[in-house]
Amino acid sequence: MTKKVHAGYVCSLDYAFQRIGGKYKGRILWHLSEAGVLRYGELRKTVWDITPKMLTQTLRELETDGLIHRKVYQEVPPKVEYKISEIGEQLVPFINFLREWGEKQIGNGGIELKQNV
Amino acid sequence: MTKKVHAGYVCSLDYAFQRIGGKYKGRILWHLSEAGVLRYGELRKTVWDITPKMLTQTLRELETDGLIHRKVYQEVPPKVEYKISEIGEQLVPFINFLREWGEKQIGNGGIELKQNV
DNA sequence: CAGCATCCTAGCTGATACTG
DNA sequence: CAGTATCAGCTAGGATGCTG
Repeated sequence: MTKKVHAGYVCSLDYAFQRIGGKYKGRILWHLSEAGVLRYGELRKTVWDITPKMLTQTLRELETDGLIHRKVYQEVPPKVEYKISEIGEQLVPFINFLREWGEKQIGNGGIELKQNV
Repeated sequence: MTKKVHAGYVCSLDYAFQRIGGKYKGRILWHLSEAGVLRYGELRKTVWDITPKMLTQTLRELETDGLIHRKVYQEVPPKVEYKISEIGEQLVPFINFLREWGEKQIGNGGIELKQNV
């Protein structure tokens, strides 16, 4: 059997959603695409409501799926940089589309946000 | 306070993902956009792995969020038709892009599907 | 600084049976 | 035909504390 990171997709749409559908994946990809490169701590501040555990977990999944690159600097104190991959970059226009679509819906429906990010 | 269908979005991207991020939402929207109009039973066959409970629940959410329209015919036996709304239609290009993107990734990674839908 | 290890819970999802 | 109702499991996600 070939490599299966997540199992049980039923179609390519299923597959795609499992890749970017996590609670923070979209936001992380978007921030990385905006900033170019971000360190772990910077991501933690940017995605302000994420816990270290979830950040690590989400970054690992994105890395495994080939959507981001992780670069470790062997120094003390530790330094790790994240940046979006080419494959991940392909998703950016659509993430932006979704953001704009969301903004429009929020405007129309009068929905309140906890905080803008 | 204004109407809040789902609570606790942190940004518009968050908001958007909660609207289309359900396990079957993307597929349902896509099938509706392809077919134009589908009855409950037709959707059940098309989204072959969904249970009646999940189908109803998902359709209600999509309806509440204004992504689809539900039309009940007052007759026996019952007949209910679903079709995508204008707002939902705006998401179709995005969904199609995701499908194609997913297909490409599956091709590259040699990932197996349970069944094509 | 950039994480891992544990424990824990909510809610999403599923299986099955029943109904107007 | 188009759903409800009920029960139950799983896992995504959260809280907290510790470490190289």
